[in-house]
Amino acid sequence: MAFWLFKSEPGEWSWDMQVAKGAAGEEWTGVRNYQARNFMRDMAVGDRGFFYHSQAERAIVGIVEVCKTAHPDSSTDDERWECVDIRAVEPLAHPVMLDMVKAEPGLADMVLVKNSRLSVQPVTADQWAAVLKLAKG
DNA sequence: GCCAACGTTGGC
DNA sequence: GCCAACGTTGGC
Repeated sequence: MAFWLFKSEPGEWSWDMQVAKGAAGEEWTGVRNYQARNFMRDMAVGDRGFFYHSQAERAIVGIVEVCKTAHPDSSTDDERWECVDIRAVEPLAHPVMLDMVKAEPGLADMVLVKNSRLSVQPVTADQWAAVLKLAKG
């Protein structure tokens, strides 16, 4: 099983909206970046991901699960763009702020830190565990 | 609100 | 195929 991170502006698509979709999940539409799309093509059902709120909030707030592999993005007719479906699994006990991630030496290589503009990114197993540790508060 | 980083586009 | 111009994202 692989780990990922999905970034969203809470004003566009928030964790609460994701939770409201329940176990059926929802398409992660709107990605218009080849790197991000390619990562979604690599995803398998059951892969886990962090749900990150960008902009004003800048925090990892929850855990999601891939529930459908990559398929055409229904928000566009442009067949270049694909997306997976994800469903909310559980919120983090304590949101992990970007500041905390940056302050953690073991997380210095996280894509979130190194390439802040990439909206769908891989997370290593070590990084996954380190973030969960921070989330315990 | 500003600006750095980065991706994309299009002229050559 | 290169690269300048431009648009977008997201942290600050």
